[in-house]
Amino acid sequence: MKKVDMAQIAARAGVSIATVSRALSGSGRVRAETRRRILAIAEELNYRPNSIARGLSRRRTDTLGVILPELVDEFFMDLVQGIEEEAYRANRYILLSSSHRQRDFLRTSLEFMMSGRVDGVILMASQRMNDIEEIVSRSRCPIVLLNAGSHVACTASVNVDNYQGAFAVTEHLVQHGYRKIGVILGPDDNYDSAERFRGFRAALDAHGIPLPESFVVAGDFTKTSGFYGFNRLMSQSQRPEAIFAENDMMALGAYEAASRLGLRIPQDVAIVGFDDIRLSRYIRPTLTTVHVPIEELGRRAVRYLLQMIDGEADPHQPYRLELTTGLIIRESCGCSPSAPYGVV
Amino acid sequence: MKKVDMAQIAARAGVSIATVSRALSGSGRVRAETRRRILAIAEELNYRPNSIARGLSRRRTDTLGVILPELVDEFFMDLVQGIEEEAYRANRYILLSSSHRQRDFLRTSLEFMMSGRVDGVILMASQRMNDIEEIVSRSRCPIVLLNAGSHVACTASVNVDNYQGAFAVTEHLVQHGYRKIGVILGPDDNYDSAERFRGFRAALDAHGIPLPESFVVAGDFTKTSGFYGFNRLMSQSQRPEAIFAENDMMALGAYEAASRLGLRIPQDVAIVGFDDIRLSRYIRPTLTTVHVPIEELGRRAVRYLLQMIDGEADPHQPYRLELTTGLIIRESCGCSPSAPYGVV
DNA sequence: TTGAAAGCGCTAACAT
DNA sequence: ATGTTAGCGCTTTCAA
Repeated sequence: MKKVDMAQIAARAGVSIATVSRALSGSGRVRAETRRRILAIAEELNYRPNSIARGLSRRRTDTLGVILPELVDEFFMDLVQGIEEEAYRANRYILLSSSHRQRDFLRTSLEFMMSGRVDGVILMASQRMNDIEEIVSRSRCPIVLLNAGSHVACTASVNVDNYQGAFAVTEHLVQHGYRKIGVILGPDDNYDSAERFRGFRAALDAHGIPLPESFVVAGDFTKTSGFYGFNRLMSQSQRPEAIFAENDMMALGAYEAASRLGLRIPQDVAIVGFDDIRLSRYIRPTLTTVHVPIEELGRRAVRYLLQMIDGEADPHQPYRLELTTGLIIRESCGCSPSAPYGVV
Repeated sequence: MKKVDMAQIAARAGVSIATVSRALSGSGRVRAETRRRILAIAEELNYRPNSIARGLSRRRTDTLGVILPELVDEFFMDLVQGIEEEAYRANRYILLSSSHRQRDFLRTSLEFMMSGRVDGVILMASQRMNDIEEIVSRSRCPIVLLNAGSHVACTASVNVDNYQGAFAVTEHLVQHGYRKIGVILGPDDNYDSAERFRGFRAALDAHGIPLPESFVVAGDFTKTSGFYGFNRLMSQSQRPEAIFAENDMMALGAYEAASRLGLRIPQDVAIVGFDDIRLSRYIRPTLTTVHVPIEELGRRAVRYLLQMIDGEADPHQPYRLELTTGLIIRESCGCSPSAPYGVV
């Protein structure tokens, strides 16, 4: 459709392209009068600079790549929100892609972005990735990892303290007096999940509470798996009095299973989750969970990435940031509601 | 960080850059042996084509721009899902940006994208935009509008049939025997909202049911506004027996208000929504609403945009696609539950 | 203050 | 089958 380039402006203004470039970009000295004239013509012609060409020439795109396991999920949406906000403040744009939890898609996305489209990338790999080191080493631009495992030490990463959060919420359960506490795990190749379990177990240990094998059931962070996990937990002679679902979505599934079995929460069984997604406030009883500073996670990642891009931080120097989580006490653990109907 | 270009490969292979280009892109004839050699060297050097340069030269980026009012919302998440899927199938990438409901941000996003970064854009403007025509006319690439008003006829648009959906759900309420039906409106500058109201009103008219002014209260599609809207509706001597919230989020707010007032749904007051967001299945009683084919909306938009880009459709020729909505009967209207605890 | 010219990395005629 | 040569639209020395 329309296309106007500097050459046209230069022609009209009777100056060289170089002068137009200077006038438009504000850099370099141009006589005020000349600049005015150029600006006027540009306006009149509805000129829009071609940032692709600009990028080629400047060797930077002012764009940040973001790769997440998926997009359709409250957690990730909040993350993106934080990332976008911070990027916007720095006049950077975001090239977003979900890796669809599929490996080759991740590679495709990376290729796409790294092929000159971005100045740096924020990558959240959901699974444990053995080749993350290789990816980083072959990378053409700085990378910040999100929730990388602690074993990853090849680049920068921003993480949440899963261990501490799990410890806290478990301890809260213990303080309620529960001694029979079950857990529904996340995916077994997931780092967050592993850390949450570590925190859970540590809290039990700290209080000398045993964890029978039958109190540990598998899950994969989906609601469905929470549903079945709950059923498995409650279909044994020895039933837990409280359950730690390693994320809120699974807790939600557990709610439905409980409802179906006619079990009341928290009277018959207490349930707590992890993540503090919005839904956890809407369901009844409201869900006691661990707050994860999701947006902050995104913001921090952007901030550090920009430092690397701008040369203020060394991309080859590993860097690790751990954000603290916070216990959110609501009703499902057995506490009485602070506000009757949630926040409106 | 690393950077390898065709020239380096050419040098090593002892051929010209052009030959490298041909070998790498697969186009043009190159002796098998030569190609092998080039590919091997490229691999060895960990060569990655610079798609920015490529785009500059080919004058296309294989990237689609997507601008939405916001991202953190179930509706938009689903939309993005549909868009991404379809784009991926066509080997296109997505440059996503939320316009944050702020006008200047929309312009910024457009500028950014249009400056050579995308081949076309999908734009969802939430408010009525008077200058949409101007934006389209100044555009440097094809545009597909999402849920544009029917008054917009300057480019392609994909829409959902709000009128029909609102009509259907209202009629369902009428069939339940309700005659006193109230409505909580969406933002008054929103096209979807206006159409939904039109459908609502038409259904009442069709059945000779009056609509007192006091049964119409303002809202803005947020949960909070649903909460207050409900309160206003129910705080009058003449109370409606049923309420049509123009979207599910407001219905949710109404639920909370009802709960606070000690009113049972649907016994004391029936409530129906619009959108069929996931939450509408989770809340109790489950919400009767209108299903909007959100992902389909995204897919169609991509498909048509690609046609315009590929020259199969004329970007200057207005085109309008209307997707039908479907009534989702659940419990909040007074129907008995089909499945006791929702889908797991 | 302004212009000329050399790229940025790649593609695409046009030659050979 | 391969090389030469122009660009794509913009930035940036280096001269003038």
